[in-house]
Amino acid sequence: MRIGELATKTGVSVRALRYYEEQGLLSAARSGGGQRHYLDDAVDRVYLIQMLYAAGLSSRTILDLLPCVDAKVNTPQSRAMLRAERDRIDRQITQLRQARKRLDEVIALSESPASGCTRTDSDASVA
Amino acid sequence: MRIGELATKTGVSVRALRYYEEQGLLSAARSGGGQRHYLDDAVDRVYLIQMLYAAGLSSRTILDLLPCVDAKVNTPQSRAMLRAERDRIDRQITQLRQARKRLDEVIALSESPASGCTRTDSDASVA
DNA sequence: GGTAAACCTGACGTTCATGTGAGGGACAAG
DNA sequence: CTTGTCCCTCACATGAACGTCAGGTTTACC
Repeated sequence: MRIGELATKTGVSVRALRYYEEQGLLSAARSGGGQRHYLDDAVDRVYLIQMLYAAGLSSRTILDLLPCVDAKVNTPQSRAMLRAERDRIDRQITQLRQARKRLDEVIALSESPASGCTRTDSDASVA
Repeated sequence: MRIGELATKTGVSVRALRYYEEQGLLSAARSGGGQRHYLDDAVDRVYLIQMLYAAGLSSRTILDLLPCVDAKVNTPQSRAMLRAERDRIDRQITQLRQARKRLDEVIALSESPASGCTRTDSDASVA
């Protein structure tokens, strides 16, 4: 498949796919005219990349981790790296939980009937 | 307290504190010479701002939410905004859990005794 | 074999939360 | 009154992950 189709299938922009290749995260065969050609498993690879981006990893970190995922590279260094990232994600989840808790407290206050700094009687009447 | 002390106490750079003010997140009294002067509760306010930044909120969003936290502003709009951000954080936590799970799988593989550089004959024992 | 759609490589633009000087006041201490 | 340290306001720089436009080639189809 060519880049446009991969973009459509994954929901990622063509520009982003080229960027992934530039960063060494995604490889493609080239046709005679220089156009990228992807195998079917590129779709899953893109999903994986997106997942790691969504987890807050940088392309550099993803570049370091992908060999571990791909080839099950097994060195003390790679394991340390994996655990380090896992722990970073853990800490991030903890921070997010804190923030969520804080927001929940504010929400609870704003929804409790007695909390009206401005209005409490006609909550339901407003759009 | 002046800006340097606040920076030291919170671990946030002086530049960042000025930026918060620029974004309307943090206010300061000014001395005759124009120097910022903060009350003690500014420390907590900075911590709160940092927490929300850490949760992935933009300064614009934080600017919108802070009045809700401060004054318990209670409008349908503010409640909707709070819930929207809460849900966004929820989804982000879910994504992070997925990524963590994925990393855990890779870690489990790389740590299983039988997972030499290439061999994975005892896959079933790990899951 | 001509055309339109898709693709190519630069390369500059964008947003966000700062970093980093430049050049000049403010203020406590001596 | 001078020194040293902190502070001020511009204002340009940075890095990440793309968006977007320009100018040219390749591919698919008739």
